[in-house]
Amino acid sequence: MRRADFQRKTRVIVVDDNYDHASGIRELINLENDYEVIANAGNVNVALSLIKKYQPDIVLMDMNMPDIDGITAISEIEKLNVKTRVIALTGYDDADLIFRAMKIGAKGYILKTMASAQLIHALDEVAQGKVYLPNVLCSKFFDYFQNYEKNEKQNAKEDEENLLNYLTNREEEVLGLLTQGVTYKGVAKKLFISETTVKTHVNNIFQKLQVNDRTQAVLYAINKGFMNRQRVKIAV
Amino acid sequence: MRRADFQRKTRVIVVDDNYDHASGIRELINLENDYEVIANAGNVNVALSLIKKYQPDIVLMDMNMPDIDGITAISEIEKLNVKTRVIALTGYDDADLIFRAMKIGAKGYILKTMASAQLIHALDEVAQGKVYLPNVLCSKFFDYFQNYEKNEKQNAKEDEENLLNYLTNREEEVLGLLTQGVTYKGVAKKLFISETTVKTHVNNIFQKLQVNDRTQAVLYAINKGFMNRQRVKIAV
DNA sequence: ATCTATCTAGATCTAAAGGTTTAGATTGAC
DNA sequence: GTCAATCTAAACCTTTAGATCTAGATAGAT
Repeated sequence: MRRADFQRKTRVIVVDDNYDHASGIRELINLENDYEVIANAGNVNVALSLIKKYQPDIVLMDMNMPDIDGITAISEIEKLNVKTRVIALTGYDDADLIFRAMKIGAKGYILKTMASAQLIHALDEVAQGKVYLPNVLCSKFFDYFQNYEKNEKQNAKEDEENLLNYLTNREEEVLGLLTQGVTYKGVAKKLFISETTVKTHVNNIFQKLQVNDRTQAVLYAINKGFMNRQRVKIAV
Repeated sequence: MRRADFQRKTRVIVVDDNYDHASGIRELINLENDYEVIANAGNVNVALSLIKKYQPDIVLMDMNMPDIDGITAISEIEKLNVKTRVIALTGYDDADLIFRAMKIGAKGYILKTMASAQLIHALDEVAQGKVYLPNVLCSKFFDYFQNYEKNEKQNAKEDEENLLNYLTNREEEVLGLLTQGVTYKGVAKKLFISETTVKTHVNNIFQKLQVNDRTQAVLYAINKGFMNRQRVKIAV
């Protein structure tokens, strides 16, 4: 791995099972002074060994590969622990695909239908260590992202079906300790009350949460986002 | 909810405890034909009731408020279930703050130091239902996002410190039932073994996970991503 | 002033959980 | 063939956990 870094060109590997398309991209990039395509790969396995060998600066990864899907390919590249940055490339602006690609570490995402200037622009940005997402895709990403987070939270939402809302402050405190695996005796000590009082509280908690034992109570609490609620409470 | 939408102006509420700053923004926005600031709010509580009453199209929310922090404010707005879209506004480009704001549903994020043209641009984008994040902040967001996801995964990773790896298949099965709140008797029935056998397994589990009771075992399992593992196992 | 909710705590009981030891049966490894 | 790991299960015991009933103290509401 010799490195003669005097204004070395940014080295790119193109991964696309469509040879014509890969060649097109290659020529397009080679027109630029700052970039050189050092290899093409027609499938993910070849790509992985090439990346391991040459450690390119950037990989342009087609997401519609026959054998292994693009997402898996990207996460395999991430596992190699090389400095290579991946730009995903597809024909569709599927929000889920964009989200998952960015989630596992893609530094950019562009559509094949986009102008070639945009491809070069993406390379420029990513080569500088930035992330590149065209505005259209960025919007899609955030829509998906926010829905995703909303669903995560929905389990924890404050209203209607959440039996945690019927708990008193003291009961919440007790439940908080239960969710840390503390025993009756432990809770009693921490709250400076007697063990029988703790038992009373715990029994009331069971009634309100409609469960039979502490394990179920803890599971209910976790599923309904009790931990989040706790953090808020402490912050206030 | 009457809607007489004949090119009605986009209605904006500005939330900022600094009166001068809020006024500045107000005037700036009112210069535009398409927007009108219908109210200012100096604190979050006032803002919330104004938003509930007027249901503006956009809220410009300063994130550095004295009483309640901006993140809480935004999530309170989201809870109102109005169509209002929030653009966050701060002096700092703190990645964590940007990430959390977008996570809970902000549709845009801009810095006070940015040119006023950018503010209008943000309004335009958000008014159209898009998400607006300046490139600089977008990069910050993605850096944070990708690190965040990496950490999430680390908790569930298969290697080293995870005591779950020492469990035998049978013990994993038993633990799986414990994490559903099943009792000894229940586990015995489901696995067609005697209750004492279950106890033996559970005791071994406690030893291996270095815990004292089922609640702690369940909590350990959940924290170490045992549920994910289960899903995989069922899928196979 | 009375009523209701909440927090406290006692007594008493049963059921469940957990600890320890021992041991038979099976399987795969060396 | 022996060894180690695993799954099974008994006996015996101690400790928690959970259920129920009763009841005093306090605070807020009507």
